[in-house]
Amino acid sequence: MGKVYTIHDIAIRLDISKSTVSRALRNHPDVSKETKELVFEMAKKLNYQKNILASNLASKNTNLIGVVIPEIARQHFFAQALSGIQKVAKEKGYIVMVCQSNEELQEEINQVNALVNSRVAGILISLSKETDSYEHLQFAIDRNIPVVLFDRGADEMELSQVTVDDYKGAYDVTKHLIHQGYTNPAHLCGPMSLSISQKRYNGFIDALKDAGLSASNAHVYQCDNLSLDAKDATERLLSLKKRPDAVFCMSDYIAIQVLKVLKDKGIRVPEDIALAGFAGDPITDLMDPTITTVEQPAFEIGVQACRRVIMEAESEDRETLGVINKVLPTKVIERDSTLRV
Amino acid sequence: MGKVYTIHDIAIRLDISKSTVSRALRNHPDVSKETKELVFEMAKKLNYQKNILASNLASKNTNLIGVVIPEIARQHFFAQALSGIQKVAKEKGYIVMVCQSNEELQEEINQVNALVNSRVAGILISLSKETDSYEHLQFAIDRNIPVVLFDRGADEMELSQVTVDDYKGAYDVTKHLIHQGYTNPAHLCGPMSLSISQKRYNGFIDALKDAGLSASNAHVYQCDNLSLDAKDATERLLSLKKRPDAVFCMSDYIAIQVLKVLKDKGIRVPEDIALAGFAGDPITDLMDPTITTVEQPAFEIGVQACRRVIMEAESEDRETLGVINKVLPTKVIERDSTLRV
DNA sequence: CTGAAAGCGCTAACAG
DNA sequence: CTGTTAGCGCTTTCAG
Repeated sequence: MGKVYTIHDIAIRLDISKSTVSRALRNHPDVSKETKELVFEMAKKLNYQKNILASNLASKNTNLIGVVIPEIARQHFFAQALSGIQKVAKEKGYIVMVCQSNEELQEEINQVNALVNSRVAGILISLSKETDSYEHLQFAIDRNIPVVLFDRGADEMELSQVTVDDYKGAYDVTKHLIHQGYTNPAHLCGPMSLSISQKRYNGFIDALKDAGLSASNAHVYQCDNLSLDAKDATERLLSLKKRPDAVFCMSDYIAIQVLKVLKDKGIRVPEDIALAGFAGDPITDLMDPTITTVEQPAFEIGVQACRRVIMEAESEDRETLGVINKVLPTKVIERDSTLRV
Repeated sequence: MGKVYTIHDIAIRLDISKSTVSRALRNHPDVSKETKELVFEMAKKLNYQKNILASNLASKNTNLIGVVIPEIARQHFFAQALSGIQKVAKEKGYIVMVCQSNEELQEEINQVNALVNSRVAGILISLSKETDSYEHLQFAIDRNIPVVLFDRGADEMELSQVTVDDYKGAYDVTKHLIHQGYTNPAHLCGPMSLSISQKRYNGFIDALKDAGLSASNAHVYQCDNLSLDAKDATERLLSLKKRPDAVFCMSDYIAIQVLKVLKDKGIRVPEDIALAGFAGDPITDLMDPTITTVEQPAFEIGVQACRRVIMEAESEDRETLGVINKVLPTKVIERDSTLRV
């Protein structure tokens, strides 16, 4: 176990002061080129590594970005968004800490607290489906830690948000279904506590209305993402007297599960029932049939959210910086599961 | 922006010393019950949050566990393992930082360095497929930071490892294929830089040999996980004069892609070609046909790896603690893609 | 059981 | 351009 060197060690060896070493290491302008070179050389020789804890404690700011997402797995979207976040963070010299809330409010609160206690420079969060109070976010704000919501936003707080046009995505895909000649589309929506579920639901309903179809007759069942509800919901749809001729699911994962149930029952997609998902998960293109979905610029959401939180973190005057509410476009990817032959 | 209180603030208000406050907050035995109560009360009243940076700096140890994985997305396995890690970490009062190497050695090195600089208590890592040098791990070890490898191990370093019995999993699934009557199985292996690829390959080959089949005639093509190679590899298999009657893929994701290609070409699974994957990703059960796979105790791997790294981190005498090499069992899940009718 | 004092390793004025 | 002097907020001897 080798010794861990500090700026003190390198100062001693070079017979200069710690401050000069500290400055040199940070490439501060008022250090001569020569001393800088000497310092870097010695640092390298000793394999010096700055103690970030001490550095952050003294400078009162950190290079950490905390990210809280509902779940790391299963959702291609978050993985992609995370990549975007990490790309920007890396460019700007931040390192990111990822935490999962597991879709639980209490866990989300714990994670945010932990991040605040670790004195992160900023927090990026995609709310859990249980989140209906925002004190934990306020807590961070009160400590001057900027919070930016991504994907799953909330209008209850005055916070910057980077989301996707869920409403339009749902509207467009529903319109696509109608254009394809489906007259009785159903919707499997997500938990209404999530604003994205609401927006997708509204998009669905409005598209029906605008096409002159009766929205009140449309069947909508709620299923939580990732649960087995999709199976039950599908069976309920199938047992209706007037069986829907298309199903728009609020997520790709639900769509995949629905497809499974339909195929097991010998129901053909899209001949008997058309199927569309939401999120643009690449897996939808590997299914049989390929599934129509609504693509989201996941990576870009991560990029923009991260840029924003860093800007807020580095801003001297947060007040006049204000908050932004960025809504990125979605795009319907038409695939076999909805295309009439 | 509310004031951020410190132990000093609460000491002043209670007219006691900082040290007592510090001790009380940590529930140190030599503080009277009464003072503790007063301190806790005041802490709560002020909404005091310990500054972890300062705490860690002073005590020279942290409550952070760093985790480096090749990629967060696409692989159900890592997500599950991560959950196991987080469960244990939480129980023991640690918080985990997740980093991605993106399967790149350089990025892995960067991440490990960042973790070391953040003075994490321990590092859990699943090696990237490019990793062929281990100085970055040695670097952590030299700084007295324990490193535990999970899933993707390496025998080049004397480190604790928690892996899965890849050899046996591959052996068993190949045996299963042979039992089902397939006489000419092919294998799509992963990058041979990964020990798991090698082990799965060896398991495949040995199962053939033990069944009296010619291993030298077996077709093996390498495809990197997640790349589009799976398509090419499948086409090469199909264009062989003696077309294989079964394909064992080193990962579920590859299997899914192969299935797609086969179906697009009108080749029936399992009638024309049987198909098996590896990892136990739940998506395999949603495919049509359902795909045979080798289940790994992903969550358990995370749990055990995390327990171990914490044990090593907290050990006074790392030397005599030594290293462990835990190999967890795998289990073949037989599904339609390999079952003869 | 409690307090005083001395740091952890680094940054940040303030002089020169 | 460089050194000196104070801390950041907490933990930790060492006395009492």
